[in-house]
Amino acid sequence: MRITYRGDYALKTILELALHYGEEPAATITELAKRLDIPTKFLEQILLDLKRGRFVESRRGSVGGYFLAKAPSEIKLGEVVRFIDGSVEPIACVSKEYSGCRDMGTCAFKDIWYEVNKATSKIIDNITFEDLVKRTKKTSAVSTYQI
Amino acid sequence: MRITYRGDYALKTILELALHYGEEPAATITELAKRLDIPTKFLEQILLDLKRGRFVESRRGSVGGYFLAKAPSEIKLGEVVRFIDGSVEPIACVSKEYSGCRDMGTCAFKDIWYEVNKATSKIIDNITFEDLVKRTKKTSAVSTYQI
DNA sequence: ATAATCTCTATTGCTTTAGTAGAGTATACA
DNA sequence: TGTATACTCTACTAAAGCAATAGAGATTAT
Repeated sequence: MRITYRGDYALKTILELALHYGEEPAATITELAKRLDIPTKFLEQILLDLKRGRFVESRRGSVGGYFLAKAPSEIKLGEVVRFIDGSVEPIACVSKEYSGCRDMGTCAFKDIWYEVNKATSKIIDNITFEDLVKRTKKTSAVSTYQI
Repeated sequence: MRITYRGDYALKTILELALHYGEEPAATITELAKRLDIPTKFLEQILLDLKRGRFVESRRGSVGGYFLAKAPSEIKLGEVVRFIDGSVEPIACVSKEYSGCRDMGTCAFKDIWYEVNKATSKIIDNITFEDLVKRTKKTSAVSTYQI
């Protein structure tokens, strides 16, 4: 799994909309771009993508804008990552669709990539944007992790 | 973490050399390329890299070839992955060197990427090529994982 | 009408990836 | 000492992915 800027921006945008869940619309592209420090035209594209993925909805016109298509509790982090940045596996051979491997039976590495895949999925598929909203509001709470 | 072809080839090559640990040299580039189905000139580059990383050694000349620079038990999967494919983190902000983040203190996602990083590292840093040799010899043992 | 917004498609510059090419250097051995 | 065999090094290239940028078009509230 590799999170691109596109993915990072998408996640931050959904979180921002989640923080204003209930408001319709919750924010315009311009507002979101400014608040999150994302190039406006790039964010446009990302939001259109998120709309196609049914994560957000929009309203056009003079009081238009974007808002979540469902409750924050119903959007998992993993869903968004997979939708925007594609697969979560560390290597292509670990996927249902893949068929180009000569030694599926004997490859010593496949099981390891499966493990990595499973461990990653376990984390990102068990966090919803409701959780993230709570974490964000509980806020300025300093990170537990040390670099 | 994303494993490239380069990384995949490097790992398979080291495993092949590990299977012939003790023989000096264990194999020539040509032999390795043929057995592992890797483009010869590409493998040349990768082997030079692995040599710079002190994973393998070589002997030139008419009975030359490559062999491991240390015992398979002393080479961790994670070391090779990090050396060839770079970082293991899912996103750049989760790294000692990174400094470009506006909201290190409040970003709700950082802790998650740390977790993913930790989970991945735990797996790949706890497997040596000795383990992989054993798995390979125990062999045609069918994979535990279902796709 | 018109200002504010979202919608859609194309284009661009940069970097990474996966090779390919070819000339050079070292070694064993007849 | 010549030659076959093998590693060494640098440069080049084609394709894809990434991170935008550009601009014209469609909707809607007032």
